[in-house]
Amino acid sequence: MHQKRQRPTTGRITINDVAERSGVSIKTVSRVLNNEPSVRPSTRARVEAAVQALDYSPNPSARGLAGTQSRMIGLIYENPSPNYLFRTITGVLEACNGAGYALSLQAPSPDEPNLAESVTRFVSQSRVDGLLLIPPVGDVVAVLDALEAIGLPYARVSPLDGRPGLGVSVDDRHASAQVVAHLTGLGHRRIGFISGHPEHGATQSRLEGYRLGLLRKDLDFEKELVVEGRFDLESGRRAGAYFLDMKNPPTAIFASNDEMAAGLLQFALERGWRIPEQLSIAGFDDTPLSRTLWPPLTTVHQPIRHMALRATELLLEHLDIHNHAAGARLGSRVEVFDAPLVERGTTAPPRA
Amino acid sequence: MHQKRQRPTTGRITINDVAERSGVSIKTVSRVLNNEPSVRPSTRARVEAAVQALDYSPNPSARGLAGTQSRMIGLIYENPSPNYLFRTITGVLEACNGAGYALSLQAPSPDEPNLAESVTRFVSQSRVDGLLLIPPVGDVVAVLDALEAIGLPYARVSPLDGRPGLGVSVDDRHASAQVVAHLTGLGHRRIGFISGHPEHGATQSRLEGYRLGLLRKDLDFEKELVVEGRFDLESGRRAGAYFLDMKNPPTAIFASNDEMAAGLLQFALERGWRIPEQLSIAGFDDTPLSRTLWPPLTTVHQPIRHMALRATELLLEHLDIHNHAAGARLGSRVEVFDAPLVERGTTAPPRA
DNA sequence: GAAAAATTTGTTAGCGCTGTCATTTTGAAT
DNA sequence: ATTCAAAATGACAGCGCTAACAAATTTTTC
Repeated sequence: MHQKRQRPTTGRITINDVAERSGVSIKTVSRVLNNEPSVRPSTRARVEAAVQALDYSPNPSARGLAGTQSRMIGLIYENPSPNYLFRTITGVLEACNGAGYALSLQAPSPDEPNLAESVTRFVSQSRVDGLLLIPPVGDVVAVLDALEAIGLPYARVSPLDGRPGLGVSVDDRHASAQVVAHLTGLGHRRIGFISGHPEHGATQSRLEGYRLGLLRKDLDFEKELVVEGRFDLESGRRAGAYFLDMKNPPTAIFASNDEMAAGLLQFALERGWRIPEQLSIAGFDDTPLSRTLWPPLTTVHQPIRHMALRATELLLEHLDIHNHAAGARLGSRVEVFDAPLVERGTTAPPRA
Repeated sequence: MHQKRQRPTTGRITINDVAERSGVSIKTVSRVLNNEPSVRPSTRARVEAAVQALDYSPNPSARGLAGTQSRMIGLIYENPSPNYLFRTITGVLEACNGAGYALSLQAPSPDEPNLAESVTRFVSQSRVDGLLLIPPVGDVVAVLDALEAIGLPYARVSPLDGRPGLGVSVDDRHASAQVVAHLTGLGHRRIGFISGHPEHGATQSRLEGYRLGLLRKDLDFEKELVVEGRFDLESGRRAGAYFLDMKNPPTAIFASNDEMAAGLLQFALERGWRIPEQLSIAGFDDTPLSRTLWPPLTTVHQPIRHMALRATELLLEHLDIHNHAAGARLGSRVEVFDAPLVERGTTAPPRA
């Protein structure tokens, strides 16, 4: 029935078909595909028409094999909150789609103790052109060192250290101070603070912001008004137990993330407190949670999606510029985003 | 300084190096790498040792170009809840890591109206071996038709139709009936129901389960006790407004997802109702939300991570078996998972 | 112990593209 | 016109691997 055909092992359209149809060599087609200069506009148009007509799209494997790029970037994550990851991915994909890159996702398996090794393995197995690092992976020095040893470009979201490289971050300190300003503006003078996980980087700067906010209003920093949490619900509840049982409890409590604020709120409601009348609560991050709680939470909005988008753009820009020079030093560029306060229902003036 | 070397354009180790070191041909190395049979155990061992020693990992691009597989699967999503996506990805990656596959993520851009076209483009640009489809993408017939036309294998999570193919699902109907059984067991006889988005597939089966549950206790299905929601917080609040204002409100309300339950809870608390004393509430999905709310929500646990893991395994199994036959018909196999009831704090006996 | 069958291994030709370098064409400068 | 540089295009060799087939080796059979 079927005659054994000569060439076409795959039915797919190749660069040859495009070249033939537009009457140029495959190399010229390749030039057009890669936006190389020195192609006459008229030929470029002809080639593009052929591409269009044949609905051709280049084979990434062939490109990857012949060239130096794979047009794929990787995102490695470890224990993020679902919301954080979701917003990040959304932003990354926006940037990727715009630039014709694909996204490969990877999470180190929990039984792999050495993160740097995991990352290296992932990179060597998947041959991504670059990596996007989000906390806490982006804060592990060993990982960064390993990547630089290999010469793989990366960009970081919310880097903590001053290490040079590509990245985006938010001014946690400033935003925290704003929260305190909001609270003092309402009339609060006794403001509790729930700090975060000591190993998480934002913890320190948010605490600093809290102190800064107090300082600006000439309020004393009182050690007993600060509790260390773990960025989770439970530690918010524990902090609640601590604060609400004080002989002279604060009139407002600033939890340095939403989860802990939720725990605190939950605990206070359970105890029969009325929020925000008897106690103002503020959070940080503006996760969807903050709108789901009742009353909805006053918090700081983190432009996570946008940050991820921008970080990806920085990375891709770098890749496009240095697509030939493999080990090109990453320029250093960190963009800082605003994290605005969102006033909702958990903050109000203290009872007179 | 540097002498121009002969061959090594990339510093990377190739199959040739492994072949040389183990004293066999590259084809034999290839056989070992791909777990092909008819390699003598002793040679296999020798090759594996060399692989190990050289820390070699095959170039995916070369494999993809030469062979018929890319060892990459794609996951396409559209408007999932962050939690759903997160748990899904976790499961998918577990399966991928175990099998040496990579995961490429893609979301159709919102300004692309034709989903089937988006999917086709993604597939042809990324050359994935197979696709994992989650709701609602997996329910779009045009997408499935397009994939079958191309001959790309896929597996679905929670397929609604009876279309043959690979998939995993949960018995929504049974689980819903269980919720009703729980409520009636507590003594409730007047049970409200908030159904879901009419276009979302689970909606119908959860409603059926509700009816079934009533039937089993010889309770009448009353139309006025069913409200149509949209699976979001706001519709839960609206449903709350409806139910709480009834002359004879139900003593228990079953919301067919957690978000709506949260909205209802929020609204009821706002109105000053005491939960669960005055009103029992049950949800569906067991999102983290359900533990964050106060009181914590009684709900149905969906084993999303596990389902995604299993769906991926089914897909990969298929790929491994049919890795040569491109258009091999997908076998039909749908595994059904249990969705157990989780009793927490929002359900209690009605007031006497 | 030779022939036949089964098993294991090797040889070679691409897969579809990009990089290198050679060649042709074009435009500017005599 | 003629020369020459610059711009545009093309020819061709791989990139590292797998598929198809060929060859060598081992095992089985009588």
